[in-house]
Amino acid sequence: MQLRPPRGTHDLYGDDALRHRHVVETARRVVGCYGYGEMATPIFEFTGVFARSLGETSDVVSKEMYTFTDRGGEEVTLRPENTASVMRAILTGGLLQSVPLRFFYAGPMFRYERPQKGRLRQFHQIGVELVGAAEPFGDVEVIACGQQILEELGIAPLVRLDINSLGNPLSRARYRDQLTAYLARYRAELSEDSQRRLERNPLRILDSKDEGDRRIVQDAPHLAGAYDDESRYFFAAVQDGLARLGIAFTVNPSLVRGLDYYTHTAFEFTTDALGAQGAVIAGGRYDGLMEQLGGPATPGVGWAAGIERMALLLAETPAAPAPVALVPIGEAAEAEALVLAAELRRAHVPCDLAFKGKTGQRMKRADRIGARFAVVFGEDELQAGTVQLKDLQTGDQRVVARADLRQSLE
RNA sequence: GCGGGCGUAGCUCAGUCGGUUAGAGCGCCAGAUUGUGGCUCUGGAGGCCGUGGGUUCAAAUCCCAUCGCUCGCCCCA
Repeated sequence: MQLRPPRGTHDLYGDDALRHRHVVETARRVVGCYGYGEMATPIFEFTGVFARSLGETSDVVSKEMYTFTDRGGEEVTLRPENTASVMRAILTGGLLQSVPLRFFYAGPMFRYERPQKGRLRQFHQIGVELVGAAEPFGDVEVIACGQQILEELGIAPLVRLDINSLGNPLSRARYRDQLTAYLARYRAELSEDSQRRLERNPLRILDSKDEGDRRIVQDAPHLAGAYDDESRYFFAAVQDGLARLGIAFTVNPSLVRGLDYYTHTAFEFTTDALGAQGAVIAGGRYDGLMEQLGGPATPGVGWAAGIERMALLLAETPAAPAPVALVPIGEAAEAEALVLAAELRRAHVPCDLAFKGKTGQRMKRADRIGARFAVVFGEDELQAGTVQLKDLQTGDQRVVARADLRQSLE
């Protein structure tokens, strides 16, 4: 095999494409009920958009971005996630005049990573952003929306919801200091990875998988202990809202965010059905982001979800709509079939017409493509202005006036 | 970036101790069936055995390298 797509990318067709589309269409339908309008941003941006929003030290920025200089000498980057782009677009378009804003997106993202199950270099995400809403009900709305999508996809039973709060920026900073001071005492005992994390992202050590790290973390100061009144109130209100909606969740104190701009609520819908890549939907509140991009202080909350990961969880491939197969016999009928197919298609009846083949072959094809009906007609039927309508499931066949064909197909 | 597993037909796989022309099932194409699918039967197409080198009289099989895929770590959707 010589011609391959680049590592970590996939061609999407057949069942994969049907599953992919089903996820996106289900999400699109659900978010519409919450008032989210669709936004499509460019798949590349000036590198600064991501570097500023994600933080220079994050793994995504430091080693996972597809960055290049274009022919005009601009530094651009294929988007590794879409939140930063949406915020940029909101600033670009002057949309903050009319907050709150609700946006939904779907499309490809790019990260230079070592691929594994549920992890690709080009992958696809859907996501929502609620911008300009500082209230805990915003967090609740966004989580409820994600929950509903999982339910309508039928994968909610495979997924659990964990939530946590990082507190407001003041609380978060205070906790970071406390934790760093505590962990610094055990620096030598920490795993190699965590020693590195201690410098760059100490909160991440809380959910380390290393045994030794876990023992040390057990006695670390708790995030909740650093909350001030506002942080405490906010988190309680989010939990209260979720409880009112009957959305089950677990408070997971070790759930933290790798990206710098998150405050208050962090949440994750995870599954253990996908190996090491458990996160299906992940999100949180990012009140600091807009400022980091150079805009006015603006609260926001949202999430992103991996389309491939959700598609993998679907119990079965959704069926494509069953077409009607036209089976003309003879040249005159073939010519007429062309016209009949056009009529049906204009009436939005999916319709298959093979370019060649004997009757038996055409019937075989009708069967193979999953047609519900075959419409068979030759000289006799042309003369009579009728067609033979055959139900391919039951095998029943009856004569139908051509003028009545469309109704008979229902 | 680090570690493990695996590369034989479109797909799933078999291939003994290294031994003749590399096999099966499914799928595909055609015929049996000139106006009717599914079932059955018959035939056919389809292989750089991932690639390169080595050992050997002889390599799909053993050795080395390389590429690819895959699973895990890191990180994350």
